[in-house]
Amino acid sequence: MSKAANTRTMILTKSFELIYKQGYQATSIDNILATTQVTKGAFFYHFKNKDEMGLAMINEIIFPGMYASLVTPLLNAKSPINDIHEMMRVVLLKVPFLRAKYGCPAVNLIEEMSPLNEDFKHALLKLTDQWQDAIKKSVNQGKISGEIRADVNAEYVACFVVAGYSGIRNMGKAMGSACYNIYLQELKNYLKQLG
Amino acid sequence: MSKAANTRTMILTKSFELIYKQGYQATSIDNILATTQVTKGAFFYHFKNKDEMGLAMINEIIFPGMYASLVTPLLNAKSPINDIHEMMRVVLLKVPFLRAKYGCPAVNLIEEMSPLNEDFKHALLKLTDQWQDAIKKSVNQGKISGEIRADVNAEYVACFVVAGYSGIRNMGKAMGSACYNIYLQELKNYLKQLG
DNA sequence: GCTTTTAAATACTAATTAGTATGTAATACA
DNA sequence: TGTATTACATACTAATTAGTATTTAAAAGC
Repeated sequence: MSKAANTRTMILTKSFELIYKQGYQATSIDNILATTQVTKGAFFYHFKNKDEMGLAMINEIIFPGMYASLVTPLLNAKSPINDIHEMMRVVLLKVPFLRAKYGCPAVNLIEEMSPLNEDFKHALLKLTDQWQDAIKKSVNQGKISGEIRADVNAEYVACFVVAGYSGIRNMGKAMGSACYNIYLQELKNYLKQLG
Repeated sequence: MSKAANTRTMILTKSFELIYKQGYQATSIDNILATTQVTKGAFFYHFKNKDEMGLAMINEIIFPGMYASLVTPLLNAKSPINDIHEMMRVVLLKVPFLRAKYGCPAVNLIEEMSPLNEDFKHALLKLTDQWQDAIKKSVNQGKISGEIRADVNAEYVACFVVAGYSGIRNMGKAMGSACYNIYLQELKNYLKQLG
């Protein structure tokens, strides 16, 4: 990677860390410059303004990072009940750069920024859509294999699971990671009921 | 109500509306003053600073408003499966001052402010705690009446329901209220499985 | 090797921010 | 009726904000 590309990536990854912990609006450009040791000239050479950096961060850091944890594990799913639950367990308890007290970076940004920035909203919706789609396909696969009842609405299940994740991430911010295990238990009960 | 108490209440209710729509940090004191027609002197006479106003808004506007919709309907619950579902239906589809695109004011504030302000976090946790407690009591009541299986963990159910609400409110911000009906359908499936 | 383009450093600006200092009506109370 | 106290109004300040203008160094292309 060239030196220029390096500073660009560095700005994005450090900005991600700060924004993940503090929120987008609470993270000032000066704050980013102080922690990256990058000068203002360099920052505005690589990004037209703060929002353009934020959008790049969503597309280049958050999207691929979350996609790998949320969508990829479902792509060759064999048993939706186990696979969806296991995907959720890993995301909540195992992914190292996610911390209960800071929630989920994608969920946080939807909450904070979707009323304020249409571009952010659409970029984050893309992730949600693809995750829901992967869950839906997994459930439909389960209907074919017979693990899932034929009358189950795969799209509804996907919506419910995504909403549940988003919600438990929010709860975890105020109550800590203890609620994650509770959620996983009840998610299992919900999923079992689909069979 | 005295004139002074009137301006105080007016500041809180208008601040609530602005903060509900824009978020806490995106709502400046000047923004509040402009929409209330209250002067800066009046504002800082009633509140030591912005955060003290925010805390008063949580305790005096958000808490009682949400309590009436979330907790009160469950206090004399007869059938948890129906009552919890109906409570959720009313909250999502009927409460007039809540709009899908703005989410839930309590959920929004937990998301935005719980990492930044301990007082906000605790004030909002109080609401969550009491809501979970009401759900738990309702489920335990159902276990006595026989509507709910004896092996169901009421606390887990409460956690799962609260997380689901929080999550679907977040989804609704980006996707609109269509997902509310889907969520309600799947919530019903989850609740039925408890019996 | 010279020139052009890329990448970045420095110094500035205009707007907005929360909050203060001070002054003045209105109200309560003695 | 005089006097506190309450409830505001106005004008200011210091810090922070995103963003710009200008200069300079590094690299690439010829």
